[in-house]
Amino acid sequence: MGATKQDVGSALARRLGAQLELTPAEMDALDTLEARPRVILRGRAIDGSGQPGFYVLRSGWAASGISLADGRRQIACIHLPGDLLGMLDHTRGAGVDVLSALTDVEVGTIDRGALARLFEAHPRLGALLLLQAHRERLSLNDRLAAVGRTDAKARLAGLILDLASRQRALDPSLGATMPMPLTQEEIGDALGLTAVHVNRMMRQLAEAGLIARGTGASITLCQEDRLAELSGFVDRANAIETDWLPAPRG
Amino acid sequence: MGATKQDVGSALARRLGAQLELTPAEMDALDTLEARPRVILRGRAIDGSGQPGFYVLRSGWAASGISLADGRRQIACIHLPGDLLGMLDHTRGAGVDVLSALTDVEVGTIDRGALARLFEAHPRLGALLLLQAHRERLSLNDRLAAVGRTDAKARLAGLILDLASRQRALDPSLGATMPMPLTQEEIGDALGLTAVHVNRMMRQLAEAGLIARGTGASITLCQEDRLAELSGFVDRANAIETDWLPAPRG
DNA sequence: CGTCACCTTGAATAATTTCAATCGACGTGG
DNA sequence: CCACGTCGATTGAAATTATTCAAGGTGACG
Repeated sequence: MGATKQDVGSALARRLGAQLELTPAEMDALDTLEARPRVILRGRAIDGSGQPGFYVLRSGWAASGISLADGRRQIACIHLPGDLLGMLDHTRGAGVDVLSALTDVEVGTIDRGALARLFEAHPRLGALLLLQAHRERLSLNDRLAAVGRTDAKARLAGLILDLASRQRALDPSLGATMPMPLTQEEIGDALGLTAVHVNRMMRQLAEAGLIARGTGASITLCQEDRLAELSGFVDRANAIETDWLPAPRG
Repeated sequence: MGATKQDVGSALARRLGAQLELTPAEMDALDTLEARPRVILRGRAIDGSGQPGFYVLRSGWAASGISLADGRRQIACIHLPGDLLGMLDHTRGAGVDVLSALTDVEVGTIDRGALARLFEAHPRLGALLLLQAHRERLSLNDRLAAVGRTDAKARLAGLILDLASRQRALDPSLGATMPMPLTQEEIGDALGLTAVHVNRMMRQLAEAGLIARGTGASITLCQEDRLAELSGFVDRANAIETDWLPAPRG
């Protein structure tokens, strides 16, 4: 699960461009935003600098979340390429949000100040970043509802469907089998479960024929409809309300 | 617990102004943003129109969250005056986020388009809204960590401290006793617990002398330090990173 | 004075964690 | 090459935690 080849262009531009037709000037602005790509090995922290920073995930998977006093942690969000990272540390000082690499990852850095210039020069992109932020909030809402109100099996099924949907959005050629690089402990950290219990639920899903576990870090969704029914999963990958945005520039 | 008198000026301007010195032009822009105040009675939905809308909570408490297929719900966020509501429906279409009035509330409406003009005319306010959004994301992270990784008593203690901290930020004169208009069922919906269990935990906290339950919809925090220790609560009401923001206009 | 919403309590049940082992794969140094 | 240590997956049994089910109880309000 190393960093894959995505070395050209801006991952952020690709992400935003998938939702909205960007003007050439907007694309240029996003391209120059993303600088100094850096590779971080699996399991390492992204940005241990102590200073808040903005990053764009260019390849690989990352997790953001909180570490508790007793050493346990809660993963709030599993990030795939194109996600903007590090924003939380800008709301309350560094260290609030713990970013770690779930696979080997490549991140681009966004200079302090460059983002401010983006807001000034391209109001529409600023508003789009706001939308993007609230979209992450929405997916946190979904996660919270799953953790607070559904049992372990449903949570696991929901996570699998969520990751499947998001990976397919990035790579439409994906079929029923897809990468699943998380350890069971990491899955537990995301779902508020122990690794032991994740293991049991995974076995149950496999025994029921809903999923099949590949040998490598992969998984196959055998009966998506039943997974969806089990988890109450609703795919959010549909229309976005963009008609309130400012007019583009350039 | 009716709507209190806060009929002058913009609740949003007050909120943002508490974090940052606003220029007169910025304050004007925020003032004109907030229009058509409307009162909604306790228990009612805010915005059942089916159309996404932006609202500013001017007085009272509101909840945002998700309703599950089986009729249960998960409250994701408890909103106090000054909060911006309705943004989530702009990411994925109406109905994604369920807003309801926890007390009688007064909300102001923000016109579609007015927000776009704000981004164009005042990039700094746009960026500040982005910060605000990520701050809500942070508090969702905290909530998720509580629901996923701590037991019922700790969750309850944490919620009490959170609401205390946020109410004090709005009204510095508040002491140990403060409004607590939520029913135990609503508290359960926020914490991922049943009302029955909330009741038991509340009794335990009261019997241990950590809190005292007032007769009205109020609560007294008797031993905040022990509540904090119990819940691992970290108060996020400190410095905000604003030095990356664009320069103000006006 | 009845009704409704909310709070309270107990007992039985179910879900999840904790504790304790074991196993396989994999890389490392001897 | 092989022993060794580590990490992750796996499984069982006991202990906890929270839910469910079932009854009251209380206060506000028409």
